[in-house]
Amino acid sequence: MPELESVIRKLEALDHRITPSRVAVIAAVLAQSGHFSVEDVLRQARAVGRATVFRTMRLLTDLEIVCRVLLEDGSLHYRVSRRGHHHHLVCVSCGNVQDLDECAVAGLVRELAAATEYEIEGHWLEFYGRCASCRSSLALAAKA
Amino acid sequence: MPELESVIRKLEALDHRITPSRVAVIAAVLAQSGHFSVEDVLRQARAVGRATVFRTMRLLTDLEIVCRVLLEDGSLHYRVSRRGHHHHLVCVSCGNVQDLDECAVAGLVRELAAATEYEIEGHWLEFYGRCASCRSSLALAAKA
DNA sequence: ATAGTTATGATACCTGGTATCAGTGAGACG
DNA sequence: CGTCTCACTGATACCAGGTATCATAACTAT
Repeated sequence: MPELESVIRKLEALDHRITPSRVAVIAAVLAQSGHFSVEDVLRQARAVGRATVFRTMRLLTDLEIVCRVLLEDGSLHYRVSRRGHHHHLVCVSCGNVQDLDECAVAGLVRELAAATEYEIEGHWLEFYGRCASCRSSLALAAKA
Repeated sequence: MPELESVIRKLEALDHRITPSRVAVIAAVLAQSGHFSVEDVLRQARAVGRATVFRTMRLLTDLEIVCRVLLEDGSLHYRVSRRGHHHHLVCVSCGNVQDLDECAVAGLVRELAAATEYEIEGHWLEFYGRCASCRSSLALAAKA
């Protein structure tokens, strides 16, 4: 989990100004556990203007400090990120997110490019399921 | 491309009422080429209430008459659908969509389930790239 | 200290989507 | 053909995510 300090140093290194608003938003983001919506950040950084929160979220996304998590219904959430390109496995019951380190479709992308004459630049891939603990509590509930 | 008539028969068969509003929305949807936003449908079916348009879009999605297309920025569009489960390859330049018939991650899903103890229920997969014709016009523009 | 640029935040707006709820009309049944 | 009922409608208000505008504030290099 990155520290506030290290994120700030990263911004400085890229010639972004360190302002109280930005620090507040970053602190709010780092305080989240799991994935969260912009609304969560807005609530936790009430003093900061709406537009600034969105601007900072975009900045953090561009710097790969957070990544976007696509939920099953198409809504976007965010998540503090530790890696470069990766995918997610989201538990639809408890919301827990498992990071999948390797990009599983790199080979596929090459095949597709050859088959379609597209130059493939990116992709979205997210998996949804039910984690082991949610499955067992479901089984218990069914028995009762 | 399904015809208005056949969509209506499909609704009837599933005990949904055929109303002028629904017919108007379905006609507007079938008139779209490529992928489109709900806004496009709202514009083309102005007489129909906003809520009804959304309700009908959900109905059509549930019946797999349209499918959702996830754009690179996370926004959802719709597209008249001819198949069951499939994925898309979207040209980021002209917006053209190529349907990918086979689900490329079915094998992956099995591997993942074994590795993570999740019961995997679904996934999102979309590819983005540049189609052959957009690539060649880009090359021409660069030369000029 | 100050200049120059970047960031802010209030506000208004856009898009997608849902909740509510009184009113209407499709279509089944007689 | 009438009528009953339930599914459907649409106005409205709301929520969430996100952008545009623009006058004002403030960071930081000099």
